[in-house]
Amino acid sequence: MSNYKPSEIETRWQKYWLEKKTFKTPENHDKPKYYILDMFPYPSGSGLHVGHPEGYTATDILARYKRMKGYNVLHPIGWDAFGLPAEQYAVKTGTHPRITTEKNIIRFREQLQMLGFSYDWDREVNTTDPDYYKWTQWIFLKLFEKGLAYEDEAPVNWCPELGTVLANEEVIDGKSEVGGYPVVRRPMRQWVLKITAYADRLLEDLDDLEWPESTKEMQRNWIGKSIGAEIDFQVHEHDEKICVFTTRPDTIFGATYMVLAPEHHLVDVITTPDQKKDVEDYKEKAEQKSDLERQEITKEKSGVFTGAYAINPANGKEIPIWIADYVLAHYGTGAIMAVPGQDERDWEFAESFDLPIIRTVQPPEDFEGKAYTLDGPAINSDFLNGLYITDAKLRIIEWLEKNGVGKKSVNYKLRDWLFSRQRYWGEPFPIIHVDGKPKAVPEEELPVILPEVDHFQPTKTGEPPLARATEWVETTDPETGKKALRETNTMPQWAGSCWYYLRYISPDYDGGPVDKGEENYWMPVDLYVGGSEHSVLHLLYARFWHKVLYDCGVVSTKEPFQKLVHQGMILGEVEYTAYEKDGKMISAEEAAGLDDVTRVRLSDSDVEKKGDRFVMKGTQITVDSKAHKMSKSRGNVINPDDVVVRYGADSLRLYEMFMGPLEQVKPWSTKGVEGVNRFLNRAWRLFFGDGDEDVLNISDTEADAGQLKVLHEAIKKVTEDIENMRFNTGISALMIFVNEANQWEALPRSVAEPFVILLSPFAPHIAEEMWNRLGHKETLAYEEWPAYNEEYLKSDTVEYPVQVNGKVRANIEVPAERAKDKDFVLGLAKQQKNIEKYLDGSTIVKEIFVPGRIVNLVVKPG
RNA sequence: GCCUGGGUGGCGGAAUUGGUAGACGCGCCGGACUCAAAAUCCGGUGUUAGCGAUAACGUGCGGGUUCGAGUCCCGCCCCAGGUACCA
Repeated sequence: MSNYKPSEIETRWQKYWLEKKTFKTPENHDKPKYYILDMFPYPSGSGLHVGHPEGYTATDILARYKRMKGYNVLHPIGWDAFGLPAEQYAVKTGTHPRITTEKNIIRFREQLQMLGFSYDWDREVNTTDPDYYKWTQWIFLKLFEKGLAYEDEAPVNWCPELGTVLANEEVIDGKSEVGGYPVVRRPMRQWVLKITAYADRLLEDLDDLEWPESTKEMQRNWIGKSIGAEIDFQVHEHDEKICVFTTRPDTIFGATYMVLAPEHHLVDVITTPDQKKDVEDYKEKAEQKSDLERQEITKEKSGVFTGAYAINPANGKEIPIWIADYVLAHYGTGAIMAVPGQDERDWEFAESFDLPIIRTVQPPEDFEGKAYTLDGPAINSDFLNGLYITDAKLRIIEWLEKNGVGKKSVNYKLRDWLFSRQRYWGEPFPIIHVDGKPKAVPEEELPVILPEVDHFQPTKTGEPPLARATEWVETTDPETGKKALRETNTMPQWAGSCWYYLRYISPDYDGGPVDKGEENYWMPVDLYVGGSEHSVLHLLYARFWHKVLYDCGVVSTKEPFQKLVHQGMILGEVEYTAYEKDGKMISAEEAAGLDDVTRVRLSDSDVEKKGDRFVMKGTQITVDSKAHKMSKSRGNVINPDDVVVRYGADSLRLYEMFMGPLEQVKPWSTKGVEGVNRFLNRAWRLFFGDGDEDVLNISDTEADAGQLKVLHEAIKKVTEDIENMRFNTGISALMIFVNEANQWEALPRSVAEPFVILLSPFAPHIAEEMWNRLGHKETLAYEEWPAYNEEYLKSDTVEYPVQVNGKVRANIEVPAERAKDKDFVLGLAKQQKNIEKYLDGSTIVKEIFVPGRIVNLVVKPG
């Protein structure tokens, strides 16, 4: 065999790595460690898509690189295997989710191994494995002990027709995704985790993380900390007080009315008899609107007067109390003091209902808007007049506290985490109910095994599927011997993924979720790579659990993931779409607003660029050119298996890294895969020629200066690019090496071997094969990474572009030893024919000389 | 609306952070090999003008700073993702 045959060499090396356990994590702690983690996949029925290998290749390159740099590397993978699709499939077909899940895991594992990732397969974790979820339950008990898990009534999406609770994503326009049946909000007993208790720490500790700024910002917004004050407003002729939260207590003199959320508990108490009907009607309407609907209507504000008045504590004035759905029941206190002068929403409402508006901050003279929300001196505000916002706030809070009508207060957008699901395929809660009260299952009894049930739907009464396992549900309290009922809710999919990175560290440890000694060595995760769709929820929940475990002494770091990178989505191939209406082709702009147009898919040979648009060849008819998300319905899904069969795993890996920066969204191009495949073929021929016989085109001659320069340039570039995760330019450096080396008479071994090492993280199979054919008997996975020598990078001459008035007019070559000699270089520059031309009849007013970079002569006519 | 990215050849993308814009790959054009094709190899390829040396223009748009701007500053436009009555 002499031609490059990926299918042969790839299977051979994959087998070698598995059998020899090449990538087994070292057990000693004698070297620096590097923990590199992928977001583990949900093993879906459709297998791997091309998005998975993108992030996984990036981490694999780093893992292989770090091993060769002398690190102990922990690079594991596992399965986030609880989840809805397997359960839905079970409901439909009766197949136990365990069966489906096992089958899918086998497929995923094969696919990942087929791509040559250097995972330690002895550390696989599976969230559905009782040995794993034992510790998920254990962590839940910690939360429960600390009072961070509590029961509450919370509304769920209940679909009476399907007899089941639906996740938000299963509800479309108030109807079930499956079948289109109506969905209603119905309160149910739920488990809730008190993540809000950690809000401040989750916010503050973001600062020290090497995460994308956008992700940190999203988490900050999600937590939504705002500092302000709570103020009590006495209801006129009632004993009740209404407490409001405001970030602008300084505007209190401009509070001309109050608004309660329709759900506010005081609404019924304070509403006057003659307003009762209006208020009831409004409440009913608001109730019927879904959350989405209430959010959509941003323009027209609606509301009703309750008939009651409150006393503004700052000036003793009576102000009307309204209810309106622009005030949200679950934020702040569910009630606001409305200050239309300084708040756009309040201004709109005041205008609609003819309520008074008082400005309490002086807007600038040229201000033409309505509400003025920026800084300025206070007006119409008694003792605050003249103070700017910051000072006015301090002053009024002091006053409120002194008079006992308010205090400084902090509020968060973050809400407690609804932690239970009415599902089968999830972790059972380690909770029993004795005399109607929840009680922890003793630690020794963990895991609470997911029971078998006859069907996977909820019961007729709407209880979760686990309620069907009556023998399991009806138990006794081991402590008192009393009758007890097991919790029948299950945990959400997030639970297993909240701590899996810890289990990899000591997957078989049975003294706790993680072995303390190992944890000390391996944590934190040095690099975590995964999709940006997990920017908020998964990453926030995992951070929350980690902090709880930190408080319990289970982990030693405050944060789990030191550095985070999101890979960008891979789109389908670029598509050109033309539009046809009534048998005539029309331009894309024209077609935009019309519905009865036919889309025509064009190939790239049918279109050409005209200006900044594409048109149909030879016409003025513009077409759309766009890469779309891959989707089954569009038929543009690229299957990694097919790519591997045609071009090999090394080509797939290389292409996905070569497409562009890792973080960026980028369109797929099969031609591009062919390009990198050609590169691997060229590299192969460089070593082994293209004849039929087995030859090795390697010489044992010494490398000359030119060859060393080419090699060390590659070493430098590839090393720096891997360190900075700029894989696309690193690969380009490898290509440059091969292009250069192809022109050499002979390839010295001393140059060939370091090149193979450089190539190996990207294309490990071909590199192992080359290494082997170079006569090495062992894997190259632990060879030393080559270092570059600055000496070899120097060249004999330095090239200077010569500019006149900032425009390049000539290039000169200067011997390296005189390159920093300003007079010499300038002298030479001025002698150039094309430069003389520009100097002639002009005077040089300035000479710029940047050593090793550029010469610029600034001239003036005359 | 707000937040975060981003706009560079026919396409994906480079550019040492203020110093020759377009590395590398794709595509395209020409040539070699072949009866032919594929594969492979060699050469060319930002646009315009010119046989050419060369020149003008060129990094979303309009200004500015600088000897010099894709890179810095001011004002816009467009695209992608996220978020949304959060008081």
